Amino acid sequence: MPRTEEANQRIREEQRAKILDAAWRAFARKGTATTMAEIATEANVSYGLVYRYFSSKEAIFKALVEQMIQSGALRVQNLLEQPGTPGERLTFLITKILEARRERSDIFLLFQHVMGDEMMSDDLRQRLQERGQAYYDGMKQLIVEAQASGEVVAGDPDQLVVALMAYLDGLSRLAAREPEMLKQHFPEPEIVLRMLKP
Amino acid sequence: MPRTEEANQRIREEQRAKILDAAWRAFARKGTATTMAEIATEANVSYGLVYRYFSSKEAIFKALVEQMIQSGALRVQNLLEQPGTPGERLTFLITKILEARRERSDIFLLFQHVMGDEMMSDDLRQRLQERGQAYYDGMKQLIVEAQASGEVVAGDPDQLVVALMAYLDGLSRLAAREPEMLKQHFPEPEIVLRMLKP
Amino acid sequence: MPRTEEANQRIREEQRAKILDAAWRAFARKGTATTMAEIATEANVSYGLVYRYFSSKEAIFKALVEQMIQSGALRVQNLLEQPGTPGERLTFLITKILEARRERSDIFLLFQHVMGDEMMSDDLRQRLQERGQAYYDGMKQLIVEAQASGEVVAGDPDQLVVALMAYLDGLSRLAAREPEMLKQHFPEPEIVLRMLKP
Amino acid sequence: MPRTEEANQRIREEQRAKILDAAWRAFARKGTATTMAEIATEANVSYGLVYRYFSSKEAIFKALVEQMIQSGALRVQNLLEQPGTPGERLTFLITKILEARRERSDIFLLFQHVMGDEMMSDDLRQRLQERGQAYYDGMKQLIVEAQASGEVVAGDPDQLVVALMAYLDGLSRLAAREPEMLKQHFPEPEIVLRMLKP
DNA sequence: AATGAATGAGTCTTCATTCAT
DNA sequence: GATGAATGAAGACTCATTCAT
Repeated sequence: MPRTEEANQRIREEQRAKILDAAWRAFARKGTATTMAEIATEANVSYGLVYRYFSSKEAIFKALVEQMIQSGALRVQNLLEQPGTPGERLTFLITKILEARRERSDIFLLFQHVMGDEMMSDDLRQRLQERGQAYYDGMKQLIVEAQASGEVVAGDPDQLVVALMAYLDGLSRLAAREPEMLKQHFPEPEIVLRMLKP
Repeated sequence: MPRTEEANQRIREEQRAKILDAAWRAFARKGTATTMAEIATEANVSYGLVYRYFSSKEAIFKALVEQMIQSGALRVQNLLEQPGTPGERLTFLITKILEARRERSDIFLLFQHVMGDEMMSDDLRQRLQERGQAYYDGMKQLIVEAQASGEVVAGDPDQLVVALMAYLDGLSRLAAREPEMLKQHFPEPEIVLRMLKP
Repeated sequence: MPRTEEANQRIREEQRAKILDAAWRAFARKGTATTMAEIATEANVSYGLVYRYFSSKEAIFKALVEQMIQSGALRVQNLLEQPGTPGERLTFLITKILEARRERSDIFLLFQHVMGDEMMSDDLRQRLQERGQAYYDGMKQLIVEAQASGEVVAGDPDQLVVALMAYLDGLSRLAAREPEMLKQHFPEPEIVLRMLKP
Repeated sequence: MPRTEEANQRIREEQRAKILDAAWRAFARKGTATTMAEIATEANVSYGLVYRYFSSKEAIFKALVEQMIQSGALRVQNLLEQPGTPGERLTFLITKILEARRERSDIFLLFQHVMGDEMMSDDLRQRLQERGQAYYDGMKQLIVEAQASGEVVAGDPDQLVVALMAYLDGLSRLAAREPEMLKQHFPEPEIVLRMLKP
């Protein structure tokens, strides 16, 4: 008796998710050097099967990035739409971002792996670039408003955004490389917020 | 008539430097995925010649790391031995580090590439790890002293060091990825120093 | 639908045998200078496939040597355990060895290739050395006994063993280099046996 | 003051001999796998120089073979032109050959290396083949004569020649591989001569 | 005549991808 | 839908050979 269409559909989705998940782990561990065989092994499927779900290695990465973007971990939009003064919203934003980085450091490690690799297709990097730009713009806008309300120190707002981004990225990296240290001494939000104090 | 010994000596040194330089650029651009062919091309040298100067790809990386370490860009020791109060010395240290990162962002990008690569030999990573530890320790000591003198905010000094390291590393990364932006908006030392303000 | 497990098993065994066989021929012909490409071509198999079955060139050689040893062509033990006087047993032994060399001259050519090659791993050569030693010892023991019973000429038994070994090895070599001549004029056992006549 | 023509000539000859000698040693040690660099090092000359004297690696081997042939070690002609009965001359011949093999086992090792290597040019192998043929023919002729005079056992003379050649070649090989054993137990001429006894 | 720096074709090995079952 | 055998294009490394000095 043949499988029903829905059963097939479900199987396909599960398998796809399983592979993607395995790719995630493998990729976070070994970066672009990850082989298809490793992904297949990690997913407990034959390595021919991977190609039924993804046309190429690149396609897997693309899907990973997509997932990363969809996951919202990189989104600021919803964080920006908060009640309160600009300063309060900025504080909230940064606190939330710190939380996310702390909890999902794997995402950011993956993100940085992808960004740091020339091998990644331009198309892919493009999309991430855009995402980063939105990030940047959102933060800048908030800072400008908070400067207007006197809640943030005056001066070139771009410098402040750069400083914030550098801090957050650096923290993600450190968290990935030295998870133990970060578990022990993850800097409290107050510390980075002082950079913005008037 | 053969070349004089000095001439050969000079050639060897120049070529070695040329190859190392090319490797530097190539490696900073593409990470461990850099091929020997790319290095050779970047150096305007034939494929085989690289092997007259370096016995393997690994050997090139080793030499690069050596150069990195020797360059002093990663050294804090001399920066720690300064006159002045702990707070003044800390300010001086951070200012100097920022300068270095701004001017030689390539070094730090390379450094991060090397650290982030599973393929790097343990021996090599070991050496860099030690260097990083010295960095960390130096900073922490200074912070503790500055806290004692009331020049730096109280609290877990490790958190402050982590915050500083994250900021500096993130800045290097950003500088490498977005040189234009950093040229325009390199954050002034005061910004990061505020993180330490009591 | 995937192949059945048995089908795969069978394919793997056949392919392995095919490659080993090809390696055998190629190696007997060209010695250690044999390239992987030649082996693959000889086996009618793609370049990369050889590596699915053998992890390296060395591994192929190892398997060949193993096969050689297992084949029994190099074994004397069973030939030594025969009924009859020492002289009769010696005659039997040598006759059998000559037969083997005549029929499987390829094995001995390969053997000599392997032994004569500086590149062969020590491990490998070690095993063959031991095998050769057993050969030598078995023969010597038989000769000593036959000397005691007066069936073999008196004198340094080692000289006689050396003479026998030299003869047998030389014959294998000749058989490999000049198969036609040996087919026409393979020396009868009586000739070499005369070397031992009292 | 420029060198005289003769001086140059002499230097050239010395260098050539030096290189050839070094090649000899290196080649006997490692077979065809010997590199030009090794030959140059063994000869204490720069590796560019080797090409002033020999146009290629092949040319060196050719010269070595030439030397081997010229050396007389492979010649039977003069040994055949001896006084005495055919049997006496045969005994003399074999005794002399054994002496030569014992003393110059290197030559025969080299010889066998060359013969056993597919890489050797056909031209080269051709010449050695001819030389071997002369060897063979000379021996056969003597044996036929000695059979006629009843000094050698009757039967297919070719079988006897094959047996003799096999023995001699095998002995050379053994001498090269196990010099110590051969030094201790080099079989006396009487042993091989018994193969011919009527 | 002599040196050794430079070149590039050839060899081993890995791995993304295809395909028969 | 699933498996794993098969392919071949790259990449690291070696070495015979050429060439400037």
